[in-house]
Amino acid sequence: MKLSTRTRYGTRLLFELAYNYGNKPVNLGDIARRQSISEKYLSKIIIQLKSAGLVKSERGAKGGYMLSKPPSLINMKEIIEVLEGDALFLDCIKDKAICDMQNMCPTYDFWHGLAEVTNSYLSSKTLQNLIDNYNKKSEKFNLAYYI
Amino acid sequence: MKLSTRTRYGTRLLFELAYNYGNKPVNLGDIARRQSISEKYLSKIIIQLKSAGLVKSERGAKGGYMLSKPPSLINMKEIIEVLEGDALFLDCIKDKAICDMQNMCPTYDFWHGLAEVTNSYLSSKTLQNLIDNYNKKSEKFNLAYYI
DNA sequence: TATATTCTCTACTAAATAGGTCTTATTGGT
DNA sequence: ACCAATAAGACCTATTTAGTAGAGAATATA
Repeated sequence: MKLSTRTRYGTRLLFELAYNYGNKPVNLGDIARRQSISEKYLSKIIIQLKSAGLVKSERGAKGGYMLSKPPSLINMKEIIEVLEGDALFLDCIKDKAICDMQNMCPTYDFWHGLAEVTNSYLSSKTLQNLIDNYNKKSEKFNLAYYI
Repeated sequence: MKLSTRTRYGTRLLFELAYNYGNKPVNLGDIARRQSISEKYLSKIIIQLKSAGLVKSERGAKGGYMLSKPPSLINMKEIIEVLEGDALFLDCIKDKAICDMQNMCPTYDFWHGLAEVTNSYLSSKTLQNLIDNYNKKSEKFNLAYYI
């Protein structure tokens, strides 16, 4: 139930790319510095996001990473599924082959209910929602800039 | 976001104790056999539950473990907090000392919202609810017994 | 074309998690 | 008093997760 470092870093990373959507590619070194995260570790995480199709890259000087579609079309649920290796909560909920005792398992319904409430929360949010929320906060607290 | 093995085993363990509440102590070997879980690993988990005050034990022959209060008074949230070492989701939500950037953190509100929906789900369930649900299922599927 | 910049890949280390082995302490039943 | 059953503890192993180091491949720009 703890959020993995991978997921926390991954969402911060995607937020940066979302915030920059439409501009030139962002290089990992900048993000790593701003977010105080190991660049090497970020580079591993972003490869995962790339092969899932959420992110694309440009090599060479002035290269970097970009979101592959607008922030409003990227759902937080799909992000977390990619980062957590698509076993959100319980393997047995995703894949009946792992355990077909749902009928008699005394905890299955309980965990299934938990997965439902979190999935519906995650499905209701996109990267655009995070940006909007951040912009609103920036005004409120007079943060002149973030990136 | 994945449920740890520790938490899954711990809830199954507590369910067994809850189901037996009011009877004589249950020994770990029986639970381990019924639930197909390593007894040694269970014994580590239950020590944690014991020192948190959820469970008490009796040594010697015919000894074993019991819930220290009725199942209806044991909330699923407290169980999971004990098993997950009380860092549910985000350290920074529990303890502001870890990171006081909430005002400007672009992902804090998002994770905080997730913690809210799960906490309210977990708070709404007790071990008694799991028992009731199990009994209802047993009827429906004609499972003559569980324990 | 040369080069600095940036992504990509492989290999390593450290810590946490999941589990096993063996021994000791405690208690009920005979 | 003894024995069998049971909890409790110390210590070891394998796998996964988190993070580091460094070489190599691609490419925009001068």
